[in-house]
Amino acid sequence: MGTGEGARGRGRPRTPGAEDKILAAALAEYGERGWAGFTMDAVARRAGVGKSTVYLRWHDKDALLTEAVTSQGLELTGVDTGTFRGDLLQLVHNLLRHAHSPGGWAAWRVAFDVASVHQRLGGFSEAVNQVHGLQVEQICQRAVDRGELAATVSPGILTSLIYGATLVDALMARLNDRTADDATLDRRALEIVDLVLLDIGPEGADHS
Amino acid sequence: MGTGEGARGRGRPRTPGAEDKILAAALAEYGERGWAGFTMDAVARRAGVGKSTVYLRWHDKDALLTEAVTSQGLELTGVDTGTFRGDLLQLVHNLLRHAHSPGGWAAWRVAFDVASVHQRLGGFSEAVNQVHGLQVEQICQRAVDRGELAATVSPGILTSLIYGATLVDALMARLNDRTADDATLDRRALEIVDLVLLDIGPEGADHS
Amino acid sequence: MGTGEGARGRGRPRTPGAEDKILAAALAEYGERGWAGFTMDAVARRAGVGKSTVYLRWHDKDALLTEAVTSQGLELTGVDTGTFRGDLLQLVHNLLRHAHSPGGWAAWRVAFDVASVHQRLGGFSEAVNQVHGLQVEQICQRAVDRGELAATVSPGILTSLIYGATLVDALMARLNDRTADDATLDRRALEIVDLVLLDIGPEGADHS
Amino acid sequence: MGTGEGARGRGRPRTPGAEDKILAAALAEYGERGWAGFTMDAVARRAGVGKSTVYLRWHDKDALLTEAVTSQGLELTGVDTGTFRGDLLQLVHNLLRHAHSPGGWAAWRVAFDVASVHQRLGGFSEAVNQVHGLQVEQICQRAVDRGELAATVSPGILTSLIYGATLVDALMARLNDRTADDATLDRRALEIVDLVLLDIGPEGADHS
DNA sequence: CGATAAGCGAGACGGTACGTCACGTCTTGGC
DNA sequence: GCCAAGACGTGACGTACCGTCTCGCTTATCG
Repeated sequence: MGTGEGARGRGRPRTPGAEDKILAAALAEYGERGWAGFTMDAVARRAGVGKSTVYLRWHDKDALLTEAVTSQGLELTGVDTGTFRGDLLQLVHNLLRHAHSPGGWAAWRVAFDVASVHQRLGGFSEAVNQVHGLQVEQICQRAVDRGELAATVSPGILTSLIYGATLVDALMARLNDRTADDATLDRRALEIVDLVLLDIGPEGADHS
Repeated sequence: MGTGEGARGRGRPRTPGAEDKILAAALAEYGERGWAGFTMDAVARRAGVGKSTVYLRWHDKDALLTEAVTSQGLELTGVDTGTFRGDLLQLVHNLLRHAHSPGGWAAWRVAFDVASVHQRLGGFSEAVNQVHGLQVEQICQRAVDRGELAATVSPGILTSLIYGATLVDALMARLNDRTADDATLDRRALEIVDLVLLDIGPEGADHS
Repeated sequence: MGTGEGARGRGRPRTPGAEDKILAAALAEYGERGWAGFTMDAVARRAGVGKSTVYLRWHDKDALLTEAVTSQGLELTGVDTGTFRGDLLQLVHNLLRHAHSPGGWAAWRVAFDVASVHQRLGGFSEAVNQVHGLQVEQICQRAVDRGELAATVSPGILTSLIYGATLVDALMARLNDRTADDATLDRRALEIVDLVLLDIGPEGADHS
Repeated sequence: MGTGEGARGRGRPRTPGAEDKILAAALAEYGERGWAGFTMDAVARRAGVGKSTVYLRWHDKDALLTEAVTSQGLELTGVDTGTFRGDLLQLVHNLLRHAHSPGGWAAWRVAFDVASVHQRLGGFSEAVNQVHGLQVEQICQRAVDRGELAATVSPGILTSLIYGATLVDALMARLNDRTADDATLDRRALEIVDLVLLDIGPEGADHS
């Protein structure tokens, strides 16, 4: 309104599809070669662009990788099945599929890298905390409102448990070179949710 | 007689303390500078040895880092307090301290790197699976024997939950630049264990 | 057009003055430190360029040094004074100055290295043989035409004598840590030429 | 007499043949690989001794190489044929054979290296100057005494010419990958001596 | 004859240069 | 002004060699 979007115009506009091609190439390279062996030259070559085109958009390797990986972020279409257990099951299932997928796994790795360097965690940390944490909080809030959940339960701890369980599950699968099909993930989601939800004492089995 | 060891003794023996000095230096460098910024020259310099001494023992950067980090492995002195809840509490506390410590955190990062590259996971995967998994299995077995735990509960899932929760806790702490004191870790361990152990419905265990 | 040159123009062109700067730096380093103590890093640093810029142009140390030294080739602007003795005097004087100068001396050393390894003498051998040999041949031919020289005299032997004498002269000077001024070189050139030209019996030329 | 050769005795005496084996190995390595590619480890291995045995006898690479090469020194059994021309012919022949032989060629190379570094030329320079120079001086002196040579001729210049000619001859042979048989060397010696001795004008051919 | 001393093969040690490769920047000509 | 190409200065990589240093052993002389 009014400003006309600043100094737009003058000179050739940026090639429209470039960002996506580069992000895809970066993700593919990262998945295939890991952090060592991930080179900017290779990304540019695979994307079919020049290095200047890459550096014009991202300041350095970290920035590109972070965006490549977080852009592939988890679909967080508000989970809401009507019951607490249903919500958790769907959430855990989504998380498991995410962690086992190449893009999701890469996202976790980058999170660890970012967390290890203590720098430029500005946006990243907030994204993880607010977007993901908020989701669990909403689920918990609805469950408390429905009388399904004790208000004393901390959503933060619940988040740690659920996210951590799915993460470690993917880690173990990779270390053992297993690939999980959808049915296996479903079964595992069920086990995780039940373990969290229920008393696990011997006589506590009466939840059938 | 006794040692055997084949062609021992020819030539100058390797300096006894060198391995430890180098591993310690590697860990310190990795902790201070992260994976990028971790250089073999710096490790050698800090350890006060020549690069050849390093490369004589480890084939490359990855190998050194992996060993540096896994050698600092979690103390797994058999946890056994007499009750299931006590065992879990102590285990979670140990894991939290480990994940929050520089060495333990680095170990997790390397685990992710190893899992991402699909290579040379020979010893590593087994260590993680058997040593750590075994610990939890033993705790569960004893609990079942004492009648504290339903035999249907999968120790694998329990492991994922516990390890994952501590890992994610450390990750969040780092992303938010928080450092946790021992009391905080204790409280958090309590919350995690209770969340796992108990039915989390609104009125506690009387869900029959 | 006109230049043609095939696939020219793509990418940043090589910095124009770099070759010369590097060659000059190489020659200076070689002169100051000798073959041992001649390092590529030092050459690059002195030339104010990166190592990659050096290795982009020369495959290795030998190649750089060879070119550095042969590029400083003897000025072979056709000697032609009108008399055989005059030609020889000027030639010997030039050769003496060349052999006593740092660049010329280095050129001789490299010639010896090249000759010792039996490799990549492709261009080098021809340069020495044809360019230098040709010069003496032309001088001899003109002398024969003028009736100053017996046609039976082999220009090859004369070349060996003259080049060898100047080379050994420089060698001895260096071994004795002497530096020769221009006047001394002139006197020595005179002695060499006279010794070659004349019968050295006790009463001069009347040996019939 | 008296002293009994100082503190000889006590402890194991040095292995008698070691020096020779090492020198031979050094010469062979130098001849095959040149100065670059000449390594102490290879010399020790080829000689079948440990590095300590080498370094016990020579302080460093230069010292070993210098001695290896000068020990193979030219046979300087006083040339004395009775005539000046005969003496020169034999001397030039000896020098040519020396320069064309691997050991002699290596000796020249080392002379150049030593002369280029301006260091520790103490013994070397004197050896070259006095031993070799003296030989020519004696030949000249006898020739003057016999009335065959003008006293004004400088033996130094004559030395430069003769040594230089043989050196350059060997250099050219190597650059062209030629190997010279004995007959060729004989013929060449004749040409060199005649060129030096005689007036080379067109009517000066009456020396038959 | 046993203690003492030096030589010896082997090979690890702290350095340092090698030649390669990637980073992030810069400089072309073309679009 | 964006783009592909690619050269640039910098600096780490993993290798190889230098000259030194320990080992365990052998070989001599001296007390």
